[in-house]
This record gives sequence, structure tokens and C-alpha cells, in this order.
Amino acid sequence: MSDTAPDLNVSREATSLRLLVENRLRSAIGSGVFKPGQRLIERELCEQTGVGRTSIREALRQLEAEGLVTTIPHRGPIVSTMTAEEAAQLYDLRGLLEGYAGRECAKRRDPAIIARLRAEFKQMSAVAGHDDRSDLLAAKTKFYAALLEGCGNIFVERFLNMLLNRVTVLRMTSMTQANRIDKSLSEIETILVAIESGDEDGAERACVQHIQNAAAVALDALRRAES
Amino acid sequence: MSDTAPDLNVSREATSLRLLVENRLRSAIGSGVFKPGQRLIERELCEQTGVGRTSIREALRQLEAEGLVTTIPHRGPIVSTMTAEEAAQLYDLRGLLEGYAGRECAKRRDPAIIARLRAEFKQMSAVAGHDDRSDLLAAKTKFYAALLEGCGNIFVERFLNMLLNRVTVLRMTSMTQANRIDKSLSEIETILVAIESGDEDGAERACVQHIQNAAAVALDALRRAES
DNA sequence: GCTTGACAGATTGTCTGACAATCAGCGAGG
DNA sequence: CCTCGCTGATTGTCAGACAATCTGTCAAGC
Repeated sequence: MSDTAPDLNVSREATSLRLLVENRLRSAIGSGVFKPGQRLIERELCEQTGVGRTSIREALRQLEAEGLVTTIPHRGPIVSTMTAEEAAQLYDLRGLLEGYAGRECAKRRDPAIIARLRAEFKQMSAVAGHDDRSDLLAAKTKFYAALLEGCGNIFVERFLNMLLNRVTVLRMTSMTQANRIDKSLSEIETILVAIESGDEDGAERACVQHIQNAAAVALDALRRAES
Repeated sequence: MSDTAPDLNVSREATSLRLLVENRLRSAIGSGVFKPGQRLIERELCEQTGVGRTSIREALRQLEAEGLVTTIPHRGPIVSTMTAEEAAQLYDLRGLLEGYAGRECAKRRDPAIIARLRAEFKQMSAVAGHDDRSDLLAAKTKFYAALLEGCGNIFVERFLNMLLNRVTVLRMTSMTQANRIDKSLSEIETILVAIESGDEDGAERACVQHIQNAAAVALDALRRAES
């Protein structure tokens, strides 16, 4: 990055309609507008979005590849469901990857990344008390985004993003984090401190621990709902 | 699974045209018919496959999500290229995941899986001397398939499959394994033995080691070609 | 009453043809 | 030699169409 050049990153954001639709659907699923198991009928989506079937179908293929929707032959796509068993596997993998990301962040100690992590942590602390948890969630998401970028491995970043999308869906069904916010915050602080001090093992351990705790709460709620 | 019920799994294999096209393209890319960087023009693919643009485009979206092709806006899809840097990241992640898979296999010690692993290893040893390495590659692929299934984590399995597809592309460019076959075989035997004896740490270590060695050879060739 | 089979409706899977938007390369002009 | 505008190629997107297939229902038969 040059010091002199102004940021001319126009980045026509999402150029293609297909991408717009894709993001729309992704967030609709993530925010629970479309619930797991619900059918997504092409023509209805066409009417709701105002785009042709072509774009809808291509967007759905993408989401299918990401695992967010499941297409039943000649029946059409539904929002993917997850058994408690699968959710456990998801959290296992997430722990593995996020542990790796934490370790790499601690190893690299990129100042820009650390600054972002710290800023988002501050933001999280600031809004932790709000009734509306969407602020907290947004900050948390940004914290993770920084963590993933910081690991410097594009594949880890991509895969973890996929996993996080699916976790978000889970979160809707399991309505977790009642008073886990405080604990969660302190866990995240542990991660942050470890990364800042370059403690690779500590950062990895803290990340894994954080995921395991989150998993325990989520899986408990999920299993109860599944019974 | 019931003991009495016969296996009525008819499994009409790949129903939709789109899936057929997808697999065709995937293997065409994997086998080097389409080379990295090459443009994939929709209308040409239509003629070559005899299907409509609809199906082609949807298949391409899937491959794009897997990272096998990259779509340049208003220019169309090309077979994805990889820098040495990215390849190194890919191998890093592959080591992480495959280490996990090896560990889990050793932990679970599923007899069916172990039998498959051993059978494929035998097959590999048998065909190692052939000039045509496609037999060896096929057996190796099956060995990995068993390893991935054996880890019991569907997400790990899915992600590793994606990574392996991209490694296959790399292999085309870097023409590795001259006389690495013997070493490679003995490394795989180490993995197998560790899994059979339930040595979790050993299995993980052996897997990671195997990937690192493979990575070293591949990256060396790649960097030389890139210069 | 319960099972079987046929029918109708809904929805996907796929093709065709079309058109505007956009990009890459080329040649004219300075 | 560099810049500008044109032309051709290709994608992005739409609308309409049709067969294949699934689901649910309802009548017929045991």
C-alpha cells in the first residue's frame, strides 16, 4: 500500500446479478428468514427477487456447493439441515482450522491484523451489554474475518468462511449464548493476548478451547431440540 | 443397517446432465486435457459436450465454487492457476487435514476401513513398477478415499476431496515423482501400520510427514517452472 | 378398513433463441 | 510512439417452452 495514493478502490461491489442473489440468499438463510428444511422454490424466488430463473439457479448451485442448501433431484433445493452428529463434526473441524489460524497469527504478528483484532475486541466489549445482539455479532464476525485473513492461508480462510456460514444457521436454531457472553469475551481476550505476545501454542490452544466451549453449548441445545 | 434386508441400493448414479458435465470437466481438468490458464468458452463446451448452455454454466458454477476454475467477469471461466505461494498454502492445509484424518482413523480403528487401506496399499505395491503410472495413481486415490471416509468427519472428507482435486491439477504441471515412488510407498506403509496399531500420534505424524515430502518435491518443480 | 393403482398438479431439468453489456485487440490519427 | 474509438467476441440475463419426474389424492379392490 502506498502512502500517497488515495484509496481509489471503487470495486463495483457485486457486479453480476447472480452474485447479488447469492449474497441475498446467503444472508436470508443465515439470518433465519429461510429456515432449515424449508423448500426454496425457483419460481417463488424469481418473484421475490425479480430476476430470471437462470440467475436464481446459478446462485443456488453456488450455495449448494457451499453446503448451505441441499438439492433433492426433481424436488428442488431446501435449506440444509444438520444433525447433532454433523454439527459436532463441524465444530471439530472448525476447532482444527481456527486453531491453525490462531497459531499462524501469533507466528506472523502482522501489526495491521493485530490492530484490527484489538479494535474489534474493543467494539465487542463496548456493545456486549446491548439487548440487541446484532451489534455484538457484527463485531464478532469482523474479529473472525481479521483472524482468518491474518493466518495468511487463503484456503484456510475460504474453508473457515464456509464453516462459519453454516454455524450461523445453527445458531438460529439453537439460540445459544444466554449468559455465555462474558465467558466468551474473556476467551477471546485470551486469544488476542496470546497472538499479540507471539505465543503460538497459547493462541492455538485458546482458539480450540473457545470453539469447544461454544460447541458444547450449541450441541447441548441442538440435542435437546432433536430428541 | 439390518442384517436381513438385502442391499437394494439401486443408486441411479448421476441423474442430471449437469452432474455428468461437471464430472467430465473435472476429470478433463484433472487429467490435463484442459491446462491451467486455458479459457473455457461456453459455446465451445456446448459443442464438445452436446448439451445446452444452461447445463454447462451450472456445472461451471460448481467447479468455480470448488476452486477448479476461475471466472473473470465478462471474460468467462479459465482453468485456475496457482502460484507457488498458493500451492505451499494448499499443502499446508492438506497436511493439517490429512493429519487429522490419520489420527481419527487410528483412534477409531474401523476394521472395514483398515481392510480397505491394506488392500489398496497392496495394490499400490503391486503396480509400483509399471511404466504407466495411472494404475498407481488410481490405487493411491482409493487409499486416500478410504482414509478420508475412515476419519468419520464428513466435512473433512469433503474439504480434502476439494484439495485433492486441485493437487491433481498441480501434479500435471510439475510432473513429479521420478524416483520418489519407493520413498512414497514406505511413507504410506508407515501411515498404515500406525493406524492399524492405533497409534494416533504416529499416524498423524506420518501423514503430515508424507504430505510435507510430497510438497517439497512439487513446490521445487513448481518454483523452477515459475521463475 | 387397508392396500393398490391410476390420475392430476407441481416443479425441476434442459433447450432454444434472443439481446444488452462488456471486454480485447486493432487500426487511424495525432 | 502513444491515444482514441471502433469492431468482433463472449458473457450475463431473460422469456418461453417442453418432457421427465415427484407428490398427494382419490377411487377401486381385497
